[in-house]
Amino acid sequence: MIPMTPLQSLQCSSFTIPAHPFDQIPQPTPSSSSWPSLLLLRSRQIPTKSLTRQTHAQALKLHLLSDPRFATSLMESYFRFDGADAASAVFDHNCQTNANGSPVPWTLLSTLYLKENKPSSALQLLYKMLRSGIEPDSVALATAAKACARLRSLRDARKVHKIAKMKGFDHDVLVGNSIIKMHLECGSINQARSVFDGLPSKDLVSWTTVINGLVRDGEFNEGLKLFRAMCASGATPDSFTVSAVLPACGRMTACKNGKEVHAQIVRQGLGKNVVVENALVAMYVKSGCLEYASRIFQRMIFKDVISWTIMILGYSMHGRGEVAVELFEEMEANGRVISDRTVYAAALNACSTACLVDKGKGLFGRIRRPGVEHLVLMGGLLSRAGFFIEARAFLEEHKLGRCSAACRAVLDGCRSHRNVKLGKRVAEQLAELEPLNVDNYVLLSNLYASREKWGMVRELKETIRDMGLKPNRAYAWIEIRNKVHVFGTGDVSHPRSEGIYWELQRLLGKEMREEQGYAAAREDFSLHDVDEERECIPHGHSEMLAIGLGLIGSNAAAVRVTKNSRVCRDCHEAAKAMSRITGRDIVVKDPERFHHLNNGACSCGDMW
DNA sequence: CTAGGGTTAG
Repeated sequence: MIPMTPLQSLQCSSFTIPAHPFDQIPQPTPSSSSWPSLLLLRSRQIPTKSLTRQTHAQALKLHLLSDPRFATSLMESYFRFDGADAASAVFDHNCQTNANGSPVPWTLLSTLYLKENKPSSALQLLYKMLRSGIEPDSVALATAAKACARLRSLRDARKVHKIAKMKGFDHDVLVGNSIIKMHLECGSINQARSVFDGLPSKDLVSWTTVINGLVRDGEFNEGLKLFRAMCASGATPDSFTVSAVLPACGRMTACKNGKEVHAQIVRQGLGKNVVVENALVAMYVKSGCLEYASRIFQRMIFKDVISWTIMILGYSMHGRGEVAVELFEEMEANGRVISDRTVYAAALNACSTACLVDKGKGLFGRIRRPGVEHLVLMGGLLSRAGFFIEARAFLEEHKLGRCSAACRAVLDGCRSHRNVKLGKRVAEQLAELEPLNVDNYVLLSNLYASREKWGMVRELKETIRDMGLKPNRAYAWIEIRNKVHVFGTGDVSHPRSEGIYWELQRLLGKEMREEQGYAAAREDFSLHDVDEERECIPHGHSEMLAIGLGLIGSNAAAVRVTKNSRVCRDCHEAAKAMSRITGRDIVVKDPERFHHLNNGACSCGDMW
């Protein structure tokens, strides 16, 4: 059967449409069920406001507005011209007083408020509906949950959840899924999880929502576990599901998990979807497999601005700032996508990686209304390139003296250039700006230690303790044959600990330890538990231990280590030496970038 | 053929 056009289908109904349906209301009165579709049809074509007004007038005359189907159609039409308040006027006159009424007009108006990003109005309306004694249906409750999610109000979330339970909708898939999402947005992962676990029948949306929530919360293992459980339960993942789980693979270092999901994508034929491809590229970038990422990127038929952003950031993360800048220029040249502020930020980041000051300045000048993120990156670029005077002038010019992110960016340059003098000043400023951020005190303590101001170090230590703050522990991990080995600073708990220390000592030698060990660390100021690190045995930093295990415990092509904080200069130097002596590739991932250490050199060019 | 739930970068 040939599908009918809307017009044809309308003509098949109880009456025939005259040439201008709204100019001549057919007589006798059409059955009320035809009317909403008539209005909808008109609004799907190019609707005019006067047409809606005329319909409204006719409907009033014919007393059709007490029918919620008609009222909602009209509300939707008015919404398109004059927004939710216009729809609300129709609603107020026709729907509110209907005590035995349908929840549909209420829900529709609520949805319209959500479209205008007024979640509070949306939620209050539904509360009012309940007070009016109207029984909510699943859509009404799902909409209320969505409003809570948007509001990020834990209190309202609990309230709506309670109502859903009371009305017996908490086992409904639609309501359940919305409530899961609501709890996730409001920050209560446990609640979300328990609703998910309690759902008698879960669909793809249930799985996707909760997997995404876990992954966003950093529970990568749990997210992956759930993904596998879903596949095992017989459900077939779709593009949404794989996109939700892929970020978990990217953050797990080895891309084994990622390849597993990649295989799944190929099997299900999901690989020709931009979002999925973007997620794949990002996963390979974060797994340290830049070649895979680039290959997929190159083969993408359709690339959106996000694709380019991911790849530009990817090259930067791997120390290939020049390539990243070229990529940005290629994107602008082919003109198929419109640059947004994020891709500009990525491009500035690329300039910063490669210390391309002039390019960065040119780029910055082309950003119409630079945001804080752009200013911070520009300041960081100047500082990283060693233009300290210019960097400070830039901060001054843009009134960024009280912007902690900007201070941190400048501090980063001081670190690379070992500018302790300016570094100390900025760090003190930073500690003043964020008195509760323990990292700042650790940083300061490190800087005072580099100047051997032990009194200040002691004082800071007491301050930290008195404020009830605890320095973040530094740790690193390595995955060998499906097992993750985690090391803390000076860790001796690993079964092969003795072998690790022995190997490190053998490789790095006594003289190196003495010359470089403390001397280099003194000039370093990185963000981790320095006090502990300074006092620990030589080469006892977590990343050293993880690399040591990788060298003696695995024959993999490259030793891949991840650290939760930045690598210190000492370890960076040592790792370079080890890559030269052993002839093996070492890849260290820190929160900022990858260090590909090969034959004594690092991809970051010692600018990290 | 009235209303509703999930994905990628930062």
